[in-house]
Amino acid sequence: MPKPTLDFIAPEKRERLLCEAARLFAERGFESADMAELARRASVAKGSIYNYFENKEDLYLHVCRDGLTRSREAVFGGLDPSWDIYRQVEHIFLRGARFAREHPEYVRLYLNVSAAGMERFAERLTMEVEKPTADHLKNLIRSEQRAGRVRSDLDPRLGALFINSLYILVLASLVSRHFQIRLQEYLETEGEPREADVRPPLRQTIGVIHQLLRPASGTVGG
Amino acid sequence: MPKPTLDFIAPEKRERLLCEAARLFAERGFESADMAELARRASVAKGSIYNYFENKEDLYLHVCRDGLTRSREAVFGGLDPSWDIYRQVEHIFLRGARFAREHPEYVRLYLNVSAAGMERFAERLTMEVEKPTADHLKNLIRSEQRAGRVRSDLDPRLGALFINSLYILVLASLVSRHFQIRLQEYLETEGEPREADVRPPLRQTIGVIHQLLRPASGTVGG
Amino acid sequence: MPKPTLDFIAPEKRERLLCEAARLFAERGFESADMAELARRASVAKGSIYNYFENKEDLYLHVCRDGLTRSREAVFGGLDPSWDIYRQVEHIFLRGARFAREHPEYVRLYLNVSAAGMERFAERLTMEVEKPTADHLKNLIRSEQRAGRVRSDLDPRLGALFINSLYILVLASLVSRHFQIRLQEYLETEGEPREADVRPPLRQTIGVIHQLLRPASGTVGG
Amino acid sequence: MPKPTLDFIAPEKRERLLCEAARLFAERGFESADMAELARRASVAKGSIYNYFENKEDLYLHVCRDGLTRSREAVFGGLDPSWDIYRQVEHIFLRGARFAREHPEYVRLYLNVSAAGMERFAERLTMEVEKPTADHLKNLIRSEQRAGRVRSDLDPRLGALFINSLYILVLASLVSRHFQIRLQEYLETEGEPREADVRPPLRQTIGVIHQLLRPASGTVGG
DNA sequence: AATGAATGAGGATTCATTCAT
DNA sequence: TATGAATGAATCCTCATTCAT
Repeated sequence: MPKPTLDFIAPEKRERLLCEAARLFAERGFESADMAELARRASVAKGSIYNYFENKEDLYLHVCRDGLTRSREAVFGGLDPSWDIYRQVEHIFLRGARFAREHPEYVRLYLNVSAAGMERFAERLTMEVEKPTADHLKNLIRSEQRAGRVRSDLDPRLGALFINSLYILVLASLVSRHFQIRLQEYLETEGEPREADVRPPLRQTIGVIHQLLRPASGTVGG
Repeated sequence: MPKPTLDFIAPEKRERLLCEAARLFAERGFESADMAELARRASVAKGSIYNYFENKEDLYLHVCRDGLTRSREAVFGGLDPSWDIYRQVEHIFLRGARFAREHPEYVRLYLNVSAAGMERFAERLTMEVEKPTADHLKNLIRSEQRAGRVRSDLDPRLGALFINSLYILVLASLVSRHFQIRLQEYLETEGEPREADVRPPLRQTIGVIHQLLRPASGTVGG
Repeated sequence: MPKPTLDFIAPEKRERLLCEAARLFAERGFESADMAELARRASVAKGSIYNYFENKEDLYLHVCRDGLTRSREAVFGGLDPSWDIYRQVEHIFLRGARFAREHPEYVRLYLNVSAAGMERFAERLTMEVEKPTADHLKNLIRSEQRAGRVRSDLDPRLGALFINSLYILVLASLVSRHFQIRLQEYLETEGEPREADVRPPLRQTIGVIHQLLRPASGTVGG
Repeated sequence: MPKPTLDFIAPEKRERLLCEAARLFAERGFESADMAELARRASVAKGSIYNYFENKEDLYLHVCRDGLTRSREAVFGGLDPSWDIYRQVEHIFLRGARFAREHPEYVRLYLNVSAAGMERFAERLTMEVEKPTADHLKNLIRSEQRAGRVRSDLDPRLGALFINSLYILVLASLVSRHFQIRLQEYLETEGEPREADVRPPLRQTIGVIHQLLRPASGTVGG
C-alpha cells in the first residue's frame, strides 16, 4: 500500500512517476526494472520514491492496480448496462483492443502477473482484477438467458470464462512480442503487425462468441 | 547453444541438471533464478554449468527448447495422422493437459516467453515453437475440409489459430497461479484446483472447437 | 572518465580513495588489484567506488592521470623558464628523483603503462603524458641552440628523446624492484639501495647529458 | 622449476608450448594469460601443462628464462671477444634490435619483470638476467681501459650500467606500445613505426656511447 | 603420460534501500 | 519533504588447479 505521502504530491509528478513506472516494469519485468532508472526517467529523486512507497513491490502492486482502474474505465466506461450481451461483448472487445494499442504497458503488466516467479503478485492481484469482470459477465449471461437471448443450457460460469479467455488472448496478441510473432506465424503475415492483421481474428473471435451464446437457431426456424 | 561438452557427460547428470534448471526457472523466472542455487539443487559444481553452457541465457534457451521437445513428444507422440480432426484435437488437449499436470515446469517456461522483458527470448524461441503446430493444424483443417468434415468457409489459418489459442489457455489454467485463481473465480470453486474442476472447461473447450469446425448441420437436415 | 559524483564528495575522502588506489594498483598491478580490498583500505564502501567511476578501468585511468598531474607539479613546479638548459635539466632530475622517493606509487603507475597487456591504457595515456615534456624539452633545446649554449648540430627531437630516456631510467631505478636489483648488480652494492647509491649514477647521468649538449669546447679553446 | 617430464616430450611439442606461452604472456601479461587458452593455442591438453610445470608461475619463470637464453644467443652469439668495445657495442645493439623485431615477445617478457606486482619474479629473475651482461660489460671496459681505448677516469660499473640502460631503452622502443607512441611523439612521425624511424635514434645512441667512452680527444690533438 | 571435465574460491559489478543533509 | 550519496548483500562468471579415466 502506498504511503499517504503519495496523495500530497503534485498530481503531474505522481502521474509522471506512475506512467514511467508502468512503462519500465512492462518493458523490463519486475526484477530487471531498476529503481534508479525509474527515478531518472520520471525526474523524481530515488529517495522520494521510497517516501511514497514501502518498496519496489509496493510500487509494483500500486502500478498494476492503477493500470487496472485505467483499463476498466477505458473498457467498461462507455458501456450501457441495458445493451444486450452481443452489443456489450463487441463494445468490450473493441474498447479493449483500443486500450491495448494506446496503453500496451498496462496490458503487459496485467499479463505479467502470470509470469514465472510472480505468484506472490497473483495471490494479491488476480482476484481483485478478475472478480468484477467475472461477476459482470456471469450476471449478464444469466439475465440474457432469462430474456431468451442466450441459450439456456449454457453454464453462465463457463460462458463467462470463455468470453474472458478469448478477450485475454486478443489483448495478448496486441501487446506481447511472443503472441505477435505467433500471430504472424498463424496468419502468414510479415513484419510489424498492422491493425488490419488483427481485425479479422478479432471479428472472428467475436463471431465465435456469438455462435456460442446464441440459442439454437433451428428452434427459431422450427 | 550449449557447448559440445554437454553431450559427453553422464546422462543422469545432464538430466538432473536440465530438470532442476527447468524447475528453478519455472519457479523463479529467468532473472531471479540463481545459478549457485541451481548448482546446489542439481548437485553439480557451479563452474561445471559454465562448461556446458555459455551463460545463463544460453542455459535458459536450451532448457526451453528441451522442454518443447518433451512437450511435443508427450502431446503429439501417440497421435495417428489418419484420425479425423475431432479425434486429433481431443487427443492433443487431453495429452496436453496430462503433460501440464506431470511437467508444469515446462509449460510454465513456455508461457513465460511472453513475460515482460523476455522479448529477446521470444525472438529466438517463438517461431520454432509455434511453426510445427501451426503447420500441422492448418494442414489438418485443409484436408478435413476436402473430406467434408470441416466447414469449407472456415479460413484454415484462423481455425488453427483459434484451436491453438484455446489450447494455450487450457494449459495456462493448469500451471499458472494467476490462471488458477482466475479459474476458481469464474467457476466459484475453492482451494487447490482439483482435476475435476478442470475437466468441465476442458470438455467445453473441446466442444466449442467442434461447434466451430462442424459443417452447418442445419443445411444437412434442411 | 570519472562520474560527476566524484567532484562532490568530501575532499579528504576523495584523496584517501585516490591515494589508496594508486598504492594498490602500483603494488599489485591492474589485474590483481582487488576492488574490495581497495574499498577496505580507503574506508569507502565497495559500491561507492562505482558511484564515482564507471568501472575498474575508469578508476585506473583516472588514478594514472591524477598521478601525472601530481608528478608534473612536483617536477616542473619550481622550474624557472628563464634558466638555462643545464640548470633546468638538473632541476628536473633532482625533483624527479625526490618525487620518486616520496611517491613511488605514481612513478610505478607511469612505468606500468608499458607492461604487457596494458596497451589499451598506453593508447589512451601515453600521448597525453609525454607530449608536454617532449614539447618543453624540444623548445628548450632549440632556444638554447640559438643562444649558443647547445651544440647546433644536435637534432632537438633526438636530444629531447635522449634526455627523457635517461630521466625514465633514473626514475625506474628508484621505484622498480627489477631496476633496483639491476642497479645493485651493476654498482656492486648490497641490500636496500640507499640514497647514496643512487646519487652517483644520477650525477653521472646529468653529466652525460651535459656532455651531449655542450658545444665542442675544443673548438672554443682552439 | 619445470618437472623432469618436460624433458621427455616430443621436442616440437615442447617448442610449441613454450613459444605460445611466451606469446600469450607477452600479449596479456601474467595475470590475464589464461592457461586454458594457452593449452588451446599450443594444441596441448590443459592437464598436460601441469605435468610439465608445477603451476602457472613455474611456467612463467621457465618461459622467461628460456627467452633469456634465446636472447643471449641471438645477441652475444656472433660476438668475437677480441673485438674492441666499439665494435662489440655496435654488434650488441644491432643484434638486439634485430632480435626485438623477430621475437618481440621475449623482449616484452623481459621488460615485464619490472611491471607492478611482478616483484616476486624480479626477485628470482633479474639477477640471473643481468649478471652476465653486467660482468661482460664491466670486464670489457676494464680491459679496454688498460688498452687505452676507453677513458681511464670512467668508473667501469657506471659505464656498463649506462650502456645497458641505453640498450634497454632501444629495445623497449621497439616492442612496447607505450614506448612506440612515445617515440612517435618525440620524433614527430606518424603511424606504425617503420624501421627507418628507429635507425637514427639507434645510431645516435651508439654515438653517445662512443662519446662517453672515448678518451679525451684533446690528447689526440696534443 | 595425456586428457579434459570438475571444482569452488575469488572478483567485478549491480541495485534495493537507507539516511544525512 | 526532497535529494542523491552510501551501503553491502547478492550474483554472474572466470580460471588455476585437480583428478579420474
